[in-house]
Amino acid sequence: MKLSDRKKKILQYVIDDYISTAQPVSSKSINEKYLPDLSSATIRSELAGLEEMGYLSQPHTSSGRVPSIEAYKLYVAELMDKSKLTGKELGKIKSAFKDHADNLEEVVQNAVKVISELTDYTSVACAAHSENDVIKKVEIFRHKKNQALLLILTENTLIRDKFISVPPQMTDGQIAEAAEMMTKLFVGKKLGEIVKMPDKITEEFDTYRDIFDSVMQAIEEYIDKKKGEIIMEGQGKILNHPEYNDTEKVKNFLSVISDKDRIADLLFTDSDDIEISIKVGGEDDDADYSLVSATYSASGVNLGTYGVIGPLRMDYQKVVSVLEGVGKILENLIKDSDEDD
Amino acid sequence: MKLSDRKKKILQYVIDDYISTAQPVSSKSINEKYLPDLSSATIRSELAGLEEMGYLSQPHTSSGRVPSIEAYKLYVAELMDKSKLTGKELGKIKSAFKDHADNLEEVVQNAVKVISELTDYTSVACAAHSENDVIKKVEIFRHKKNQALLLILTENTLIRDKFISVPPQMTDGQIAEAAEMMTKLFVGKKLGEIVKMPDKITEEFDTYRDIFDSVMQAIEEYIDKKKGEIIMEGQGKILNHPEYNDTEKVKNFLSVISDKDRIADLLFTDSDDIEISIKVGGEDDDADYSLVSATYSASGVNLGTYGVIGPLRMDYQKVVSVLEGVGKILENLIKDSDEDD
DNA sequence: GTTGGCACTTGGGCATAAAGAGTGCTAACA
DNA sequence: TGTTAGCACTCTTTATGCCCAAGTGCCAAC
Repeated sequence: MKLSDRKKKILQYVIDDYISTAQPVSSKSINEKYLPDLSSATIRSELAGLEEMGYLSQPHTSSGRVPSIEAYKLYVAELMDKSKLTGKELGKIKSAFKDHADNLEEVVQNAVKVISELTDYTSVACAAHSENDVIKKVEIFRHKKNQALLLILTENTLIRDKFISVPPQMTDGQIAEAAEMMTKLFVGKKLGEIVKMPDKITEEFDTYRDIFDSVMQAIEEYIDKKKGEIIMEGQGKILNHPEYNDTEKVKNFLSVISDKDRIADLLFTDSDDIEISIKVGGEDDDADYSLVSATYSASGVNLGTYGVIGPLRMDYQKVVSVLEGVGKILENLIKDSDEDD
Repeated sequence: MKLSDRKKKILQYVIDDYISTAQPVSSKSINEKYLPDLSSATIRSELAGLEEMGYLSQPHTSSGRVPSIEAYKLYVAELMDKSKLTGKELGKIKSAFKDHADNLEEVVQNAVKVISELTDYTSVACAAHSENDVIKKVEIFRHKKNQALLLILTENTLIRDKFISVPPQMTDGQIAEAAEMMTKLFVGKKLGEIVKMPDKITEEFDTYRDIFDSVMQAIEEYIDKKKGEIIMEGQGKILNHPEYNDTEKVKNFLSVISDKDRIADLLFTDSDDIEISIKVGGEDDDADYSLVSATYSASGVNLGTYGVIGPLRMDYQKVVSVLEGVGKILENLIKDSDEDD
């Protein structure tokens, strides 16, 4: 069977309607709301066709239709209208970023908050830990007799602060020297390269071997984690949506969003160049949720991903427009702070 | 009416039973489980007395009794038996702290996780930002032309890292000098004192006025926040408890624990010297939840609070024993790392 | 002060009935 | 050939009545 233009249009109506009402949609309601020129009987036969093609299904024999995962995928890919933010919403976004934030993390925190508020879904963000980050400086200074604070900086930010242990007999000057040596050795190099540096390099550092090892370990830990803290807002928003009136489903959803590793993985798959990526359905597993995400970056380097996670029946139009709106402002904010160089 | 010993005992049985079964408890079940020597009729009249005194209530005329908030308060204050952790639970706690953590925050994170797992409730923790913290060192070093990284350290930890702007023409040496001057001025002083330092001091810093102001501002911001990030684990645990099978209640609870400021306030009221503090019921507002919390400290300084938040019908015995167990291990861990001085 | 007995209240479970929503199918029509 | 009206059929939802089990409160007797 062919997916005629009319079928597409009808499918779009079904999904639009279902997204806004959360009720299975009937042939009659389509006829009344969207296609007064076509009888419900005709629409019925089209719906039957769409069902046969796997785009729709019926909860039970005598109920309206509900979109399938395939339908949602088609919807976000080509059916969905692009909507625009209202002035009010735009204003809300802007005012959320008004208070000048200290650092990127706070900015992202604000972003996540306003996204969750405007969309009424759970919003998440996560900084990317990239192997491609380039080290700018290694700083170490003594804090206690046998403890020192290690800082590792890239062009963009402070990627690691950690207390490491140092031999008590080592002088402050020696510690500084060690840090300087490492800065010289690492500066301009990518994290990924550094951890692969040949072992013989360590020979140069014979005197400061322990410190060197600590630094290498800190970098490795950073890369291994692959991602920073997950920032999340509006975990309870899901309860505002009627399909989650069942505690079992809520439990399920909460356990999904509690699994930080899983969320991070989701956020970081194939979101390379795509502006906004929409993942409908839990892909591999049977979880029925969707993730809409976008990335933020500075001078071409991907700094992280932010997005919205919610039910399959998500208001994709709104979510996409909110993410775009926030994205634009984020972009400007990051650019501004970069120009301070 | 007098609260006789027998009434107390019966009240304890009612609460014990209700905590473990989540069902209103009847005179008959008390007779069978706890007081075979007393007839159910006698117990009934005692229950009626307890109800009259406000400790019990009936969901409806012909159902068993349910404890009131007053009853819970009395219970945790004097009725409740102290229980001990099983070897298995103790083992679980210990193994949770096995992986040596980098810093205090990670340790607390582990603590919160294991508490939530063992108790099956939502667990929270929050570092205290104390005005009484004593500054040990101020470090500043240049990151970009007009940007420097400011670090403020106390005896215990790094309390603040922040990028501040610096005049481009300032040399690295000057920046270091400014940091040194401030360290000299601030070392050994409490944060609270520092922000109250007379304005004329700033005159000494005429050359480095901007930097000085940035540092003061950073300290003020730190104190103003009063508390650090809230660490939370097991937000969804509430769903494992039968009284939250209603999505409205879940929504309510989630909104309570989403309000970070409120949680922080709760964690930091009157938990000064009390070993373990139990707050039953939302005190002022009508929210029906309880918070059981304890503090962790290093050499007498309160570093923060951790605890459990859950329904009124909470297994207080278990929660208290888990918090105590975790507390002991935390204490040792913190002491150990202090001995590294 | 304690107890057994008994009347009374209430919620939960279950079957039945009726109403409502929607579909699929068929026959007729343009 | 596509569209439409009509109708029978299915399934869910809601209401209703009914009965049972669980508990209580009270009273009279011990």
